[in-house]
Amino acid sequence: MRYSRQRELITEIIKGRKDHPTADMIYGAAREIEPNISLGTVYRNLKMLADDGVIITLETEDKRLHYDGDTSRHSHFICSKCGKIIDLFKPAVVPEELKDAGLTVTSEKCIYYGLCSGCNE
Amino acid sequence: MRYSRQRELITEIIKGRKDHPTADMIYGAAREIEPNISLGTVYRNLKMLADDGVIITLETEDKRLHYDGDTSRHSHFICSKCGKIIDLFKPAVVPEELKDAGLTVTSEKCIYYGLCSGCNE
DNA sequence: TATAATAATAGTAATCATTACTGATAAGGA
DNA sequence: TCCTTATCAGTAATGATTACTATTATTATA
Repeated sequence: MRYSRQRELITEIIKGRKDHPTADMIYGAAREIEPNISLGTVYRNLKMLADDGVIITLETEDKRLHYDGDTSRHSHFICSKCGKIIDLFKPAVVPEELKDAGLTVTSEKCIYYGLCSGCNE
Repeated sequence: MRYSRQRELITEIIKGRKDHPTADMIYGAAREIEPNISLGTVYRNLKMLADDGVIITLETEDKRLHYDGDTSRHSHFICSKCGKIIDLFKPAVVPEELKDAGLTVTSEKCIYYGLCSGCNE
């Protein structure tokens, strides 16, 4: 993979924040630095970075892909009301069942849905 | 919600199979019984059923929504190679962290990715 | 049972996130 | 410096899903 200023910028943006932005949000942030970066470039690089394992994708119920610069093993909580995504750093225990069935697990995506403390009142 | 023959058919189809079909697959199955049911009807009813909690949606990496007629608490394994979705009936333990943070969990979606026994060789 | 009100439908058009395409640009090795 | 080709900006295309509309069917009520 050849170096590109745009990809470096995109990587910096995702790695530099703790939320879980969509491609469009990253595009917006990138344009503040590189005003005529194109949306296609953002999508292409996000895919490359995700394929390379540099970032992670989150398939949520809102029908857009969210990206996460934190590749450590962790889960997520999503508030059904406000949509906020919260990191859970103590991941779920992998069920024994997996090994028994001869399944090799390379990654896991656990998303818990419910109400966050703010929306709970 | 008023009764409709089409919705009943769609419900029967999902509840009657153990895989995790997409809207298009359900549409195909429905057309064998009701040849001019429309795709829009399938989508609309799937959404109604999911909102009602009669069925469950699965947001996977393949960018299409999969539906599951089994609403019992369970997790899924998806083979990164062949795409097969396998049910895991011993769900992951909900992390303590959730309760501590004041988060009310109403549902969970845990998907494990890796290679199935067939693709492992 | 007949009627009226209105969900739900079939068919089709529109939406929207994402991907593909194309000619121009720029890494980076020789 | 020059050449190869990955990457880019800009834009068109794709594909899953949703919205729209005139028609049909369900169901409460007279």
